[in-house]
Amino acid sequence: MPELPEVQTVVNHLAAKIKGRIFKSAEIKVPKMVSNNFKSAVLSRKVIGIKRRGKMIIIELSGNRYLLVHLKLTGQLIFVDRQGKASGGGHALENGNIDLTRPNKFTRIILNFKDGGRLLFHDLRKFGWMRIVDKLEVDKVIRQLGVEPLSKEFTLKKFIEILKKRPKLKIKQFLLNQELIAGIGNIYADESLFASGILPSRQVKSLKAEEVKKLRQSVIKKLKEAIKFGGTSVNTFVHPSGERGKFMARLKVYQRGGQKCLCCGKILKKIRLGGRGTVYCFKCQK
DNA sequence: GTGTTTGTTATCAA
DNA sequence: CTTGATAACAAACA
Repeated sequence: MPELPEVQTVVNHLAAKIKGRIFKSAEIKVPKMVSNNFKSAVLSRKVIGIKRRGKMIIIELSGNRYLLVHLKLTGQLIFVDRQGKASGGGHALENGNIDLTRPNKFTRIILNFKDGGRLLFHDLRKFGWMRIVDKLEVDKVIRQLGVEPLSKEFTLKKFIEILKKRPKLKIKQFLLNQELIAGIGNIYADESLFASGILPSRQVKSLKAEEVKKLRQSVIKKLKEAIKFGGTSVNTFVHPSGERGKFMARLKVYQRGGQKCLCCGKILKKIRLGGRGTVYCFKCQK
């Protein structure tokens, strides 16, 4: 699941690869995954820059246009050069038996650059999408998202302020709400709550000042740590080079339901909260 | 055939 | 209008 650290990893890798390149053509295999007139809108545009907002990838193009990309659950962006190689440092580029550096049965969109390089958009479940928009639309999208947890705007004061907006929400559901705080998904919600010793089912208004402070620190720490390790490769997440993230070994609760808590040895509980799988330690989290 | 995986949005109820 | 809860979307895997 690409969440903030995974999307940041993709953006970091892609920046060096695609900046300055000019789009020559697009192959759209699943029309519903792109905006109207996508092919002509992307044609001859040059990549100026690339950044992240929440889980959204924003690629600035020439002529005041922006390529928005959302990977949703299983999207992968792979860059290959004119020789068809992903410059990933000789790592295996296999996901199951699939060669990610070539169009495969999960390839939904192919963007070709003038110089022969390609950007492949694989997406098993077809939830991801690409849109070409203008500045006005980008600003609108950005406005709808909540505070960036790794920005300097995410102060303790700001956190308290937004927590007050939704006192009745369960804290996990609060963390997953992109309009309140942007970029956290199921993995880092569970990991941050474990790290701060707070039960996912606690109501926002029940959190003590000390817990709020601890939670903010945990969110920041976990996200930063995950970026440092190139994200978490569960399901299909890979870097634009085809490499996998290395944060899986550091997960304390996510996908560990029924196993022993690494802190106290008790068996981790697994429940459904707001329709999402949720793992926590009954002893370490209060 | 059934349950499970989850980011976002549509829909509905209070 | 706001808030929150739930289903739907798609596809593969155990």
